[in-house]
Amino acid sequence: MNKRRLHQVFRVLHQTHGPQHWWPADSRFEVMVGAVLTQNTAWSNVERAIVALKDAHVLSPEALLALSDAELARLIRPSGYFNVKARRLKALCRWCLEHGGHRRLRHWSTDRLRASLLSVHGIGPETADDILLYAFDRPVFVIDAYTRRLLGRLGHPQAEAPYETFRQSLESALGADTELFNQYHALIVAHGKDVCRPKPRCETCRLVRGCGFAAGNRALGDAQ
DNA sequence: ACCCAGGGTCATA
DNA sequence: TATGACCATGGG
Repeated sequence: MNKRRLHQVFRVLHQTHGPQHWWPADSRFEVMVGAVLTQNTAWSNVERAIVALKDAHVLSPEALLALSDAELARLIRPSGYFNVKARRLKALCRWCLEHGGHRRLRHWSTDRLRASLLSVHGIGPETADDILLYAFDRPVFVIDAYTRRLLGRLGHPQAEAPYETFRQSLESALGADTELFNQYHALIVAHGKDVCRPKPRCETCRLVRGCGFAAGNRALGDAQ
């Protein structure tokens, strides 16, 4: 899928949903925590967990590591997978502290940061890219299930390819543009959850010629 | 009573 | 490389 087509899709999404304001957080560290907590989880549930962490005054790597696994799991309970995520959050905190925090890490190259993040237990390609884009302002196109489904149905040939293949095809087509990627990913998520899922064929799908994005739990790339 | 949500790990073939 | 089980809450 070429640059013009990708920009056309972006334009329609932007016209339909308006400018997004991602990532919703008060600090870089809160972005990282949210990126882990939102794994396969509705954001509304993540918000409760983050509020609980703020109320307990533990939204920092040091304070969070000082909690027991059980205490941390109890605080983040509303976000689901709380035992798994408690361990993942601690691994992320250790990573931050070991490398001197955001002030040191922000001087690393994007590739070095990604490789390091991927070595942290519980951080996969999407969570790593969320952090790179929204906490470190790197020009990274975040790919999630919505991205594969929407662009796949709009005819992108790599939509079902491995994560890195699809990401690099999008980034090489669009060129490094942090602000564009920030909005694009947010808009795709907004599109997926606010409009496209509940309705058989939303306004965006009507405007974007060739989009057969139908409702329901359908396999990726099955529509036309 | 389902289905799904801003995934990732691990075991298995 | 590619499936499948597992993790768990809350809203529709």
